[in-house]
Amino acid sequence: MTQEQQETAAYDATELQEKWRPVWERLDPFKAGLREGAEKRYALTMFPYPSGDLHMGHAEVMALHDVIARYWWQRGYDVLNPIGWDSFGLPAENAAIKRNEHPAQFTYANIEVQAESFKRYGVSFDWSTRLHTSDPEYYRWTQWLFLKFREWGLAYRKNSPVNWCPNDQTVLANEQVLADGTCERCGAVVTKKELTQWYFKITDYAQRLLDGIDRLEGSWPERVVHSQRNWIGRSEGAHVDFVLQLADGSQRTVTVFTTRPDTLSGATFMVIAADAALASEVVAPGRAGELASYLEEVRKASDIDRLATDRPKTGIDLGITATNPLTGEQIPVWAADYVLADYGTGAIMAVPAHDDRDREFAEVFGLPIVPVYTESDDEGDQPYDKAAEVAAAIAKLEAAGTGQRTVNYRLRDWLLSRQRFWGAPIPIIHCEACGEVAVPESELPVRLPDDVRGEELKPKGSSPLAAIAEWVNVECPQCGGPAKRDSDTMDTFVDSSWYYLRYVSPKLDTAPFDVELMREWGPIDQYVGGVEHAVLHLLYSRFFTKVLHDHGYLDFEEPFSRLMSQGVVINQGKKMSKSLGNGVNLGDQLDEYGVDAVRLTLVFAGPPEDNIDWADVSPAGSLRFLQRAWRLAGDVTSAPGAPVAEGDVALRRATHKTLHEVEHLMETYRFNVVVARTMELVNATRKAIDTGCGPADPAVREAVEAIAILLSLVAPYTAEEMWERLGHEPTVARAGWPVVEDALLVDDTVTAVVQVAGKVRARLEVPPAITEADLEAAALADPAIVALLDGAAPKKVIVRAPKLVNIVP
RNA sequence: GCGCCCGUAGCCCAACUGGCAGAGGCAUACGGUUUAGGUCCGUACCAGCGUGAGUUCGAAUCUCACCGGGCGCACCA
Repeated sequence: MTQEQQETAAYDATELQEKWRPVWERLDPFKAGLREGAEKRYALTMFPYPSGDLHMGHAEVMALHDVIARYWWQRGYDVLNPIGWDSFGLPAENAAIKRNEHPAQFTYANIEVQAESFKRYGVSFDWSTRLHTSDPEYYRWTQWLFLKFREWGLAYRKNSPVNWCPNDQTVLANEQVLADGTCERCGAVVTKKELTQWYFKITDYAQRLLDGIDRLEGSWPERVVHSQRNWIGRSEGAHVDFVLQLADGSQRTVTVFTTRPDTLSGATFMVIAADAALASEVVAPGRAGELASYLEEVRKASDIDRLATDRPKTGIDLGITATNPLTGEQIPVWAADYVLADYGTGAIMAVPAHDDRDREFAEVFGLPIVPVYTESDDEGDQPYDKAAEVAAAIAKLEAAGTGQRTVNYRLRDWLLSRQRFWGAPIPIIHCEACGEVAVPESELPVRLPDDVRGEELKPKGSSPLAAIAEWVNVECPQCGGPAKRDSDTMDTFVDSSWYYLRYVSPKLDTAPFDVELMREWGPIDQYVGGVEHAVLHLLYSRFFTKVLHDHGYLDFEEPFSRLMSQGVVINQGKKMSKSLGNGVNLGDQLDEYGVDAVRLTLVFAGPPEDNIDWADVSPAGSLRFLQRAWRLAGDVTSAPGAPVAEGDVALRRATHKTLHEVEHLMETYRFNVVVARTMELVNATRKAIDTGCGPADPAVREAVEAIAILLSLVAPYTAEEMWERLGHEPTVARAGWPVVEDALLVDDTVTAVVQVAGKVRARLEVPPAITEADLEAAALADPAIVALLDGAAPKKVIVRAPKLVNIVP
């Protein structure tokens, strides 16, 4: 192609994509671990679930994530940027039932589609790291970790009322039930069921998880930090012992949790959670029937009803009394559903004078209300010191032996069993003689059967695996007698709680991950993903990391040093949805504008954490900009390596200032501003070529090369094409960040403004190093200022050299 | 109910530790280039920073109140 033809050739996004993709695949420029001596950086994006092809949400998160990873490459780091799939889960199972297939078919077909899309999208992944959580080679280690946790006393089975999703036909962890009582996955109203299930003892780590989050403040989005704190829900208070006088004349001590032990003298009754076993155990025989029918009523009420805070209080008198340990008074004991069985001790001391809920209850049932503090104590000029009162009350209780200081958490243990097929089987065998027996390590993985399909996978309230006799019936590994496998599978959040560790050694078959390599790469320097995992994946992963740290597998305690949560892509002010018909198809956008323009649009739209309204942005505008930038590369007439020191200083300053500022902007995630600065530099270069120093000036080459490198973070195809037109070998992605010359960051003169009474009255061109005294003198000598002051001496002069002088007349 | 975040041109968004309100883009209008243009180049239009008060020589930036929008938690004792 001649120079002229090249210049008039049109920019064709599709053509560029087809031209460069195979080149990159051959060069494989993003392979981790090959830069000798370079500092290592681990960039991670939440791995996708293969439910279909990529959509706008994926496009956004990958574009943002890739800016960081590619920037690190340019800055000379050795970058690990892995990719994998969170490939266990219900959608594949439901699809398999519908299509009479095995879930693996749907899963692996979708993974191929997504992998192809990622490659087209030009994300700088190291493809050799690729993993799928549904591969036996992976879930073998998920099972291994489960057994380790059990060994360490962190996985156990208990019978308890659990969250049950009637639609998905499985139990759910607390974290998977939304605030409105619906299933996080499918939206069905969650009910309760009494079942024996496996749990991880995450509550053992409640305080550690809180301490850790304190240290992440500033590096994690505020809302995620707050969500986790709220979720863990630390509350300080006291346990107080109350002695119950039962109907048969016996006594029984019941402990309550309170944050206000200082109000103990106002405790005029006690309330036990109606659904706590305690209520049925202590109820007077004459009231047992009443309690039973009340309990039935309570259980019928859905979570949604229970969660309505404006619901009138209900309850029944249990017909017994308790002794207030402070006043010695006999107070009635009630059962009610506003007290929760699984929080605190499931029983409270009710202080109606100082607790709104207790007051409401007392008013409904005519119970006495005895204030401990008067209104003037509460609201007067000198309100009482609550913390001091509480501390004093606790000291008193501890001295009397009727209570002690305690800390209570809202966090519950993580229920991990699921009654579904497409997950990692729990590697436990139940033997009539030996009880629970771990599957020996040498027999891992416990594989899912691969010859089941369609109807056989249908949920029946118990795991489909339970119905597969040849799978479920085994010999006990301990006694050789007849035994059955645990037929539940693990919550898929278990799979994703450790995948970031597997990436450093995805093929390792002697351990879940290479401890030494993890020491080198970990923790993750930058994690990018959706805020929907604020208390799910991000809490579970932190828990796993702490456990593995405590047992010597990791030298860090927090897995994700920095977290970025991107917003969501919406359209016309609303979430995209089929019912609204406002969906934007990623494939269509890519076909119309090209990968680079779509990526650029997503990055430029605004701060990463803000939502992007597709109606507010312009992929067409992005495409126009890319064409403008691309054209610059064709205009450069100097040869590579032209003596840049002799180039046009004004343009050189613009280039170096841009690079310098971008370095700062990258640190603070202001990628939209990075793009804006790149646009500015493109405009400045255009002007220099057309009406300034002309295309042959080495400064033009320097500027255009900088633009290509800047664009390589966002628009890799365009950048690569520019790089080639500039006479360089691929790939621009590994060109390296240009060295910023400090001397070019300062101008010969700067504009100082002179204000009189806050109004700008004059401008002075001054050297940047001017002293305050010189600047003041220059300002006071300015004719406009002299005229304005009219001989009067200024009252005060504030000088901020070299930018500003403010004269107060 | 408790807590947090955010309000800058018609729209999306910038503005380092308080220091000239506008960097970038979209949209609109006009002019030029062009065989044509939904191209390119150029020009213009547009807010006094949600409202009110305070601190300050000086406030988009700090403080308080209010209005508007968003988010988290929510009968957790």
